Amino acid sequence: MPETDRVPIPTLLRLACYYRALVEQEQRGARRLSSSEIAQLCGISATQVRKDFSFFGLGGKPGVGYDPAQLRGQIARVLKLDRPHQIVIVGAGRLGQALAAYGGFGAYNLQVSGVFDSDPAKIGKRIGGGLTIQDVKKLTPKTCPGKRCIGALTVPADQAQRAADTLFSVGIYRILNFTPAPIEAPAGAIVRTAAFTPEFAVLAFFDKETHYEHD
Amino acid sequence: MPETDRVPIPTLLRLACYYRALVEQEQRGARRLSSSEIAQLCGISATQVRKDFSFFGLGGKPGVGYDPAQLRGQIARVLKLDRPHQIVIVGAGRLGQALAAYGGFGAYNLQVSGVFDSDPAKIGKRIGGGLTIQDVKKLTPKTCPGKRCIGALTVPADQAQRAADTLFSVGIYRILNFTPAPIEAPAGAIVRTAAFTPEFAVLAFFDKETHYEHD
DNA sequence: AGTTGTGAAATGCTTCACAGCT
DNA sequence: AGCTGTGAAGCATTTCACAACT
Ligand SMILES: NC(=O)c1ccc[n+]([C@@H]2O[C@H](COP(=O)([O-])OP(=O)(O)OC[C@H]3O[C@@H](n4cnc5c(N)ncnc54)[C@H](O)[C@@H]3O)[C@@H](O)[C@H]2O)c1
Ligand SMILES: NC(=O)c1ccc[n+]([C@@H]2O[C@H](COP(=O)([O-])OP(=O)(O)OC[C@H]3O[C@@H](n4cnc5c(N)ncnc54)[C@H](O)[C@@H]3O)[C@@H](O)[C@H]2O)c1
Repeated sequence: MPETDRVPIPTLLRLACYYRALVEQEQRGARRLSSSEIAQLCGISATQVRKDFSFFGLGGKPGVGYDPAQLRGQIARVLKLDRPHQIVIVGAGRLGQALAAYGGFGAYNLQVSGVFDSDPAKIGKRIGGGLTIQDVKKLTPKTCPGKRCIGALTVPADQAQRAADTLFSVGIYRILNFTPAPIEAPAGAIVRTAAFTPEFAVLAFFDKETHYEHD
Repeated sequence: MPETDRVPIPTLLRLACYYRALVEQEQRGARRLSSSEIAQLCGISATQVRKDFSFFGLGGKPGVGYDPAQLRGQIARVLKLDRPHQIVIVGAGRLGQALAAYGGFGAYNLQVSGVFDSDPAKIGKRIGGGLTIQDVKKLTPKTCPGKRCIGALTVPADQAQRAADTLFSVGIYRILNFTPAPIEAPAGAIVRTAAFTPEFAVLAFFDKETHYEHD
């Protein structure tokens, strides 16, 4: 197994995509899949697929292909999806609630286990997904005892660092940051960004009308 | 100006980040900013900031720094945020409605102009942000006449291609795909992916407990 | 003195080409 | 024959180092 911090992030992202495609194909009863079929299902080149597998020593049979169930299991072990992870959402606003109600996490062994907010008007309310919004002050080391928690930051940008610090202080060292604010993290913690407004800006850039009449 | 398809996407994403930081600093009355201050605000290295600017010929004053207002204007022109873009949401579910209600697009000259769904029970309902859900069948070339529309795909994965095709057929050639399904696009169209479940999977990978007891 | 702007080096990632297995 | 697995090449992006400017 390669050193965990020498692994290309793009490879991990694609592995998650293969995983999903394999779950789907397995359900459809597929028994064999070639790298180019997997590639097609994820919109990626077949070489790339094989390189990714090769990186972790995931094997198929030359001349034949891959066994979907087995490969899925191998990828799950690589991505640590063979064990459950809990998602703790901080910020029960529109985005936080959409996440909490999302039904697609189960297939990845991910489960939203708690939703926290600071607004007294929201605390105690039941939301989609069946959870009840809890006071962010009740976020303590006991929230995630011996479990594998991942924080989801869906607070306003100016609260992002504070909310992140709460998560760190409680032993949650993996955070997906949906706010546009950058997060300072202690050594050993890992914060990834999932801001999508910049993605819209990229699409704005590709506007075909190169000229625009200024006032 | 460099060829529009020779531009590094990471540069565009960072440009959007600088843009946001500049808007904020401008509001706080900042008159001068150095590349290292901008870097800090976005969690990026100062060299990277200057390289990005240099790519588009955006200039500051050596020994002094950058004028926030002027720089913001320049970045806006590069990203085409000097003109308004309309966001058309297809799929008025949890995520689509969260997007529709999001108040942060205005600063980028982006505006959600329509929300479409196929569910008769949803059509006609007023949602957060003030818009009314429309029948996806009413999505025609007139939806976006001479305007600059960007599609946001927030339908279930198995409807993604169909919904995308509808957008293409109506002249919307820029799409942000929030589903896990890959999209086949006609030449000239540009589809970007904003799936965040893979991001959670990346964080799962960085689980510190390397051993896990299997049953 | 302090900060920008940029070639050149280093690193990271993807694609190619093909040897090797079944 | 067909498909996998992987070094080597190629391309993209980041970082370095420093000259140039104010
Ligand atoms: N909604 C979107 O589509 C969208 C799009 C892009 C980015 N974002 C980003 O995602 C974040 C959340 O967006 P949203 O639209 O859900 O906002 P929102 O205002 O609907 O929700 C924010 C929630 O955080 C809670 N909160 C505030 N301070 C808190 C604290 N210190 N601790 C715990 N909870 C706190 C608020 O009570 C509120 O319920 C924002 O940073 C926004 O920039 C959202
Ligand atoms: N909610 C999340 O947090 C989340 C997280 C990760 C990925 N996603 C992805 O985002 C997408 C939307 O997720 P969601 O949670 O909002 O789902 P949702 O089920 O709440 O909403 C989907 C909406 O699309 C509508 N729809 C279905 N077919 C349509 C069609 N052909 N044309 C127009 N509208 C149609 C449905 O009526 C529904 O309102 C899914 O693909 C999901 O995988 C969502």
